[in-house]
Amino acid sequence: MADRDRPELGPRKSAVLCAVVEQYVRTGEPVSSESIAEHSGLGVSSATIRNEMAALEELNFLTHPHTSAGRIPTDAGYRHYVDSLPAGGRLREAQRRLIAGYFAEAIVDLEEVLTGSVQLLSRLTQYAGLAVPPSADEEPIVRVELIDMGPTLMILVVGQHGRVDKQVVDKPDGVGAGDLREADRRLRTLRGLTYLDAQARLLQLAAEGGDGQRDLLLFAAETLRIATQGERSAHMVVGGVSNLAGEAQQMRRDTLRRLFETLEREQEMLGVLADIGPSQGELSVTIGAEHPSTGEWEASLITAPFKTGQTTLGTIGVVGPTRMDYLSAMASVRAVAKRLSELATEIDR
Amino acid sequence: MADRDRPELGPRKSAVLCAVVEQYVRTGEPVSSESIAEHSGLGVSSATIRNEMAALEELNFLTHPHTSAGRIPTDAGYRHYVDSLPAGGRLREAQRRLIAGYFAEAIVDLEEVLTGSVQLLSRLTQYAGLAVPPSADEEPIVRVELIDMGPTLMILVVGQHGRVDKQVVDKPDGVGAGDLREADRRLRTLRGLTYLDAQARLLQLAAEGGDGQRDLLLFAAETLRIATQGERSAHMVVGGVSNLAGEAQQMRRDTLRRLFETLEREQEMLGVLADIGPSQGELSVTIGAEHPSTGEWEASLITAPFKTGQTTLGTIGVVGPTRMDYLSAMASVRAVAKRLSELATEIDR
DNA sequence: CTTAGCACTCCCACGCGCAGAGTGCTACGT
DNA sequence: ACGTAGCACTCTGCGCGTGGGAGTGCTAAG
Repeated sequence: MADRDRPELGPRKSAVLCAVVEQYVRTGEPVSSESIAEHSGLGVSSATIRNEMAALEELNFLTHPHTSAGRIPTDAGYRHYVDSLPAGGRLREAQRRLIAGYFAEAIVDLEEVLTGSVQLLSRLTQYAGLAVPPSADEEPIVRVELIDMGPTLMILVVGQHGRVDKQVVDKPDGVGAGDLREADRRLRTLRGLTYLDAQARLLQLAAEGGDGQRDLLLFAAETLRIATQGERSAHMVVGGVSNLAGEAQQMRRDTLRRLFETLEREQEMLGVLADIGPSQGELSVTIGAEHPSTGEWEASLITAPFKTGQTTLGTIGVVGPTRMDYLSAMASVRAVAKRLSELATEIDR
Repeated sequence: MADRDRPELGPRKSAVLCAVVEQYVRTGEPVSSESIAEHSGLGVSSATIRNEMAALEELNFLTHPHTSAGRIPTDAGYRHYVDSLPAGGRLREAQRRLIAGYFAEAIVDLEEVLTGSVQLLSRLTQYAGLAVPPSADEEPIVRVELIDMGPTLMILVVGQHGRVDKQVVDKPDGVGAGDLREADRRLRTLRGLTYLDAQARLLQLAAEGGDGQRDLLLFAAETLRIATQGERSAHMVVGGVSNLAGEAQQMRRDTLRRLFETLEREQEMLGVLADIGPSQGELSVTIGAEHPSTGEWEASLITAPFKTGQTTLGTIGVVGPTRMDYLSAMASVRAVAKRLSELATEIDR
């Protein structure tokens, strides 16, 4: 990892940096050498802290707004802080109970669980929660249904994990009830195939099939294609954005607007998450300018995958200002992702 | 209507008021008597305008922030302005083309149309768009499907207008494949009934049915109940909220937060829309303190129903700051609602 | 009823000085 | 070599007063 490349800070520098981050996150005000000297148990004077701070500034972990103000962390400062955090952050009892309470209810529909989890996360952290639902690619199909709605036709695909994709199309000319029944029969043979496999199979069937059949099967293939890639592949879940709008979060107005804009452009947001997702293991933290988008929002992203066993299903996490309570937010995301994984494994059986 | 109760303003007062509103909306700055005298074609001096303004202030249509500042409209001022607007606001050619372009694509899925329309509205107006999809109550059911997903069971309901409701439940003990087939057969008899009627019918069937049947039918009834009322009855569609976050809209930070909060609490938002919806006819405009919620946000709401023939399907509209370009926003909402109604009528055949 | 004129009020931008906070540096002690 | 006390320095933020300017309200004349 990148943090191993850097010259390792001495333990005291590190302690000072962490103290600055923590205090700044708590108060939102630049922090002075004196307050660190007092409140943070290193038995040294403010002058020493000042020296350390100057060094940390030289190393690009801190800045000042102006000469005679306290220090605030840079993105790199936050990064060091995050990397030096103990792996298992504590949750407060109230939070623990919130999570336990939420997952105690029997929930079976993945989509529903995700919206709930996102809300849970946004409540826990006071930032915005977000989730990327599983891709349909590898989900086995339980049923494909062709529904005659008069002038139009609905194609309905039900996946093993509870996803339902639908598409409404104009009924092709010259398609009779017989064609529908026949197509329906063939579509039933897709059961058990994954969305991807089913797509390939459909194209093959369509090539073989008669005229009336071909269009219908192609429509179904199209439905699967839309479900697996592009536009409506899977709706991202976002919640608690109002948390970010508040005064306290002190996000700048136009960065806030840009963040919201991106959140509304699902594809773009998915792209960002894809960029930062495949990091090492459990938890991925992206701070400010570490990614162009988060840099533009002056925000940070904490995400974690949720999985059944070894296979990753999706991603869940939070967005907040770079001045974020990383410790607690990371603990929350980690905890929710863990419970979510357990739940998913259980549903999957 | 309320505006008929008030002493009718003279035509010149009205003109002055409207000029003030228009200029304030455009510039965002308090407007002076002089600028009105100059730019608004009434051939009178600023002194006269001042007198009129004083009178308008007395009547509560205007205020000033302080003694020597220009005037800004009160909510009542905006109200008068809106009420005196010509019924058919003009759209700019570019807007007209945007709308035409959007509706030119053949779209058949109502849900999809609504998200598209909401985005369209938010682009047209630069405010946030929102839509309430049709209630399922009166929608005829096309199909009810019981899908065996192993340990769980999915109940799927498809409505005539393309809505799909699903619920996943744990499979009750002792339900065999035979029970499922039998229940499935009975559920097919619901075809053509509305969601509401089907619910009643199901309860009746459940009462008659055998043990294995009862649970399944009750689950289906529950799915219908959830679809028609309460929590997930129908997901409100919201789009373009980032438009409101921008500097230009000059919405206060904490009112913005409150607005977002309400938008996130779907039920509450639906309540607000229900309160203001049933106004007279085409377009409903709610300005600031005219409704407690809009008052709290210092925002205005412009909504219009969309319908097939006589029956109202749902509502579509925009939210923006009270300092809103009502003329153009109203024209946009009206136009989109109209096209939407045409489209819905056409889909409905 | 309109309007020119004018006094008045209030905001706002500016300059000023000052207290306070916080730093950087230097010199001293261990 | 490292920590620390002390001190000068710098910069912000605030209060204050001041002047310009914008815009009003009023009055008196047409």
